[in-house]
Amino acid sequence: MAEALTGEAILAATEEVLRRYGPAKATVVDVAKALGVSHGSVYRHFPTKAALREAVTRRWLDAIHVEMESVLDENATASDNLRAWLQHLFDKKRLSHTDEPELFATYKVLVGESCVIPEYHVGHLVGQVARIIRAGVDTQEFVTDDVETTAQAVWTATEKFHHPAHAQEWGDPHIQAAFDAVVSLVVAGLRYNRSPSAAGDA
Amino acid sequence: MAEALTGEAILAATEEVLRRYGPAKATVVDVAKALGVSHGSVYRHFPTKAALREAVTRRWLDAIHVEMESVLDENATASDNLRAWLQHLFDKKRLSHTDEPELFATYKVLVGESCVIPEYHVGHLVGQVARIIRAGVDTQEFVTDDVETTAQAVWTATEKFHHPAHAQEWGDPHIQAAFDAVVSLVVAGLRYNRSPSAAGDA
DNA sequence: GGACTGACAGATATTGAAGTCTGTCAGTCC
DNA sequence: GGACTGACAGACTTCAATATCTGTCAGTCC
Repeated sequence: MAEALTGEAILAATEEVLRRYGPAKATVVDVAKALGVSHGSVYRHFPTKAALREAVTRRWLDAIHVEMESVLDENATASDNLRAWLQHLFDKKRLSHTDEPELFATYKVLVGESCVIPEYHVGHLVGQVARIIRAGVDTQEFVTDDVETTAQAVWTATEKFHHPAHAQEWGDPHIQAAFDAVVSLVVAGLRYNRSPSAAGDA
Repeated sequence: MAEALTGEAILAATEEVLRRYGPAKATVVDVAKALGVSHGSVYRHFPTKAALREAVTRRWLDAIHVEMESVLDENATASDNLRAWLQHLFDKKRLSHTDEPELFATYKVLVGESCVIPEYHVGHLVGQVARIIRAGVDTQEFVTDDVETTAQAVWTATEKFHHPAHAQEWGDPHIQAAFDAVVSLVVAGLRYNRSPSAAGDA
C-alpha cells in the first residue's frame, strides 16, 4: 500500500471532486477514484455519503468562523466593530457569490442538505455578534436587557446580507447603500433598545 | 351565445384553475374548459399565458395593498402604527402559509415568474412604510434625514417576516419573539436614526 | 363583421426502459 | 487479522420516444 487512507485525505479529495463536478454530479466513486482506492474504502471512514458531505461543509464553515473572529478589534468602539464585522461577512459572501458562483452554489446546496449545519453556523456567528454587543453594553455604548435576544435580532435584521436565499440581490448596484441604511438603523436601535414587552410606551 | 366572455371572468376562472391544479399543472386549455369556450378565445383577451398569470397575481396583490392600507390608524403613535402594520403583514402571510400551503406556494411561484411584479408589490408596501415613518417624523417621534431610504431599511430589516423565501421558518415556535425583538430594535433605531455617512461618530 | 372555433406547428412535459449510484459484505491480500 | 476490494441489490438518474400544451390563423356562425 502507498500510505494509510485518512479521513483528512478523503475530505480533501471530496472537496476537490465537489469543486470539479458540482454537488449534483459528484459521486462517492469519483472521490475513491481521485484517491486511487475503491469506493468501499471510503465507507470505512464515513458511514454515508451525506456524512461525508457534512464533514466537508463543517470544515469549510469552521474556517469562516475563525476568519470572522479575526475581524474583531478590541480597541474599536462596539458600533465600529459590529459594522466592520457585518461588512466583512457581507463582502466575503458577496465576493464568493460573484467570483466563484459555482463553488458558492455548491456550498449553498451542501448547507441546505442538513438541518443541523445551518444551526451550527448561525449559532456560532450569532455568538460572535452577542460578544460584540456585550462589549458595547459594558462600555455603556449600547443598551439592552437581553444580549442573546438582541444579537439574534441583529442577525435577523441583516439576513438579506448573509442569507444565501438573497444572494441574487447582492448584484444590485444599490446593495451597499441598503446595507449601510440597515446597519445604521440597527446600530441606532442598539444605542437605545427596549425589551419587546416594554415597546409600546413613549 | 350565453354571455360575452370578459377579462374578469377569465381571471376568476384562472384563479379557480390555479387553486385546483396548482401552477405547474394549470393550462390555458383548463381555463377555457372551465369557461366552456375554446382556448383560442382566451387568447383574444390575454396575449400570452404569462400575461394571464401576471394579471391574476396583480389582482391578488392589489387586494393585499388595500387591506394593508386599512390597518393604519391616524390616532395611534407612529411606533404603534408601524408595529401593527408589520404584525398584520406577518400574520397574513404566515396564516396563508400554514392554512393554505398550496395556494401560498402557487402565488409564490406566480410572483417569482415575473421581475416587475415583486418590484410593484414591494414598492407599494415600502411606500406605506414611508408614510408611517413620515408621520412619525412630523410628530418628532422618529428622526431620519431620508424617509425613503429609512423605509426601505425597515422593509429589509424585517425581510425574514414577509419574504416567501423564509416561509419555512415561520413555523418555528419562537418566531413571534424573533419578530418582536427585530421590530423593537428597528423602532428604537427610528427614534434616533443617523444617515449612513454620519454613522461612524459618537 | 366581429366573436369564436378547432386544426396545426413548434415548444414543452411525461414516461418508462436503460444506465448509474449508494451502501453492503463475503472474500482477498499482506 | 485488519485494511481493502469488487460484485451485488435496490434506489435513483438519464434519455429518448411519446404525449400534451401554447400560440396562430383560416374559417364558421350568428
